[in-house]
Amino acid sequence: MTYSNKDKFYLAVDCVIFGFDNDKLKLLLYKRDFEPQKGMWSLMGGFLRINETLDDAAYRVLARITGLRNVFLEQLSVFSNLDRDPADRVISIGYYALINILDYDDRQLKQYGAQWFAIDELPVLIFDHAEIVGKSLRRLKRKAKTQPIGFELLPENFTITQLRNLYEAIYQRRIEPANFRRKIMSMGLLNRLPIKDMNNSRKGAFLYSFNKEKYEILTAKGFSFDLSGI
Amino acid sequence: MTYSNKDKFYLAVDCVIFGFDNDKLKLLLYKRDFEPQKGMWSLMGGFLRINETLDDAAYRVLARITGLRNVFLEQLSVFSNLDRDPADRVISIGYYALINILDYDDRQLKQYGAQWFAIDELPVLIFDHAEIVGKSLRRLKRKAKTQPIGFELLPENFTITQLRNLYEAIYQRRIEPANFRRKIMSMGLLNRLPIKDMNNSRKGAFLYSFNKEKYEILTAKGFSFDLSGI
DNA sequence: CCAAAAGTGTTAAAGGTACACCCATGC
DNA sequence: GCATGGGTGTACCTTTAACACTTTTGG
Repeated sequence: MTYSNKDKFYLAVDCVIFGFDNDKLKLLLYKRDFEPQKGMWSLMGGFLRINETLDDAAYRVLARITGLRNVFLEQLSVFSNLDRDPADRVISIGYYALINILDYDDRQLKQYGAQWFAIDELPVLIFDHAEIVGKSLRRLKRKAKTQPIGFELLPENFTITQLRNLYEAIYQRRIEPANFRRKIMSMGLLNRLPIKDMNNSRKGAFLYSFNKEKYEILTAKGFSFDLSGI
Repeated sequence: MTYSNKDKFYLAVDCVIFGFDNDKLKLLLYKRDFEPQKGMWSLMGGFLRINETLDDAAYRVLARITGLRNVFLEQLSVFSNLDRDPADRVISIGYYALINILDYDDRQLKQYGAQWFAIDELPVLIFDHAEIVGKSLRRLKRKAKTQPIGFELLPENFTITQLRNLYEAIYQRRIEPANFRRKIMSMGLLNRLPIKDMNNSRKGAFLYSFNKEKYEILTAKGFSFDLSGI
């Protein structure tokens, strides 16, 4: 072949899977089921196969553990330190996924010994996975300000308070409820449903859904989602 | 070996090299010197070797063509389409570099048939290199707002007008000189030299240099470089 | 009626935008 | 002295930030 004098490498994907559980940002981790470091906590991972792209591989890994398809999944970056895997040279492409925490297949999860961990109570992870998690978190914080990706972590319908709780979890600080509400409503991207969530107050809080179609139309016209000033 | 049943892949790096030439943003391209598509314009690239990281490989490629080390170089993302290289399956990691256009080794450049092209007058590129360039440009536009990377494209000493010209080239729009000046000066990151550049006006314009040490100290204290509002 | 969360109003401070104007100097 | 790009002043407007206030309703 043309490049036959060049070196070849093992390629893996590792997925950071975010979920949001009412007031805490969480990660889905699993107990590694092969050597080396079998039994330690790890990101979901898998090796790239010759007939698939990296995105394909990442979706395959995600579906294997959670049973989910059609979720938000994005490439993060490449990790290529010479000794990141002690067993052999493996270059890993980090991915991060945002999923609705109520939505996964619980049997599959149990089968793989997978478990949700609060983002500030993570166990020790294998290899350089802590670094991959750190980078994912920074990416999430950056992206959530300028793209409507937060909704991926919530159920289809949600209250403004839930949405604010999510942003408070991501940015780890209090956000003024009145100002947050006005800011998000002023974009005109939320559909109010004729339903109230009565769980948290006597008055009840209206449920909303994100209007993705409208977002795409507005974006095509030059609109930018922007929560940078909250 | 542990993973011996897994597939292996060729890995390449491709570098988008930005330069700034007084009023135009430019890219350094070269005529590809091996098959397939020998003779076509291409990004600087090379294959990963077993004893180096991807960053190492990208620096090696950059040094081979420009003679430069210690320049800004950052990973962009991975391109893994099955047929991106018609000759064989090659996964490419895109990088982008910001260099001072006056600083490269001209002999090396000529030797490789390399040439600077204005960003809006690029030739047809091989493979998916146009996509890699597009992604680099979006990254540069995003990053230049929140990190002081613009200075990498300028000489050590520069006038405020030159700096503004650079940002105007990156964002392809006019920036109000008075407001830009105030904004950049208010960060307190520029050292004014007791020298005036007399090339463009009778009055002369003071030269400044970027105070990297101060930037790092301020950043450690929570400061953020921010030109988002200009 | 009251507690508590949902939701609205209001105002001061900060930041962005536009443009008028002064400054220095070689010709 | 005047043309020219460098550099400053300033007034208007929008956005942010903080907090007081009103609304709703099960108990």
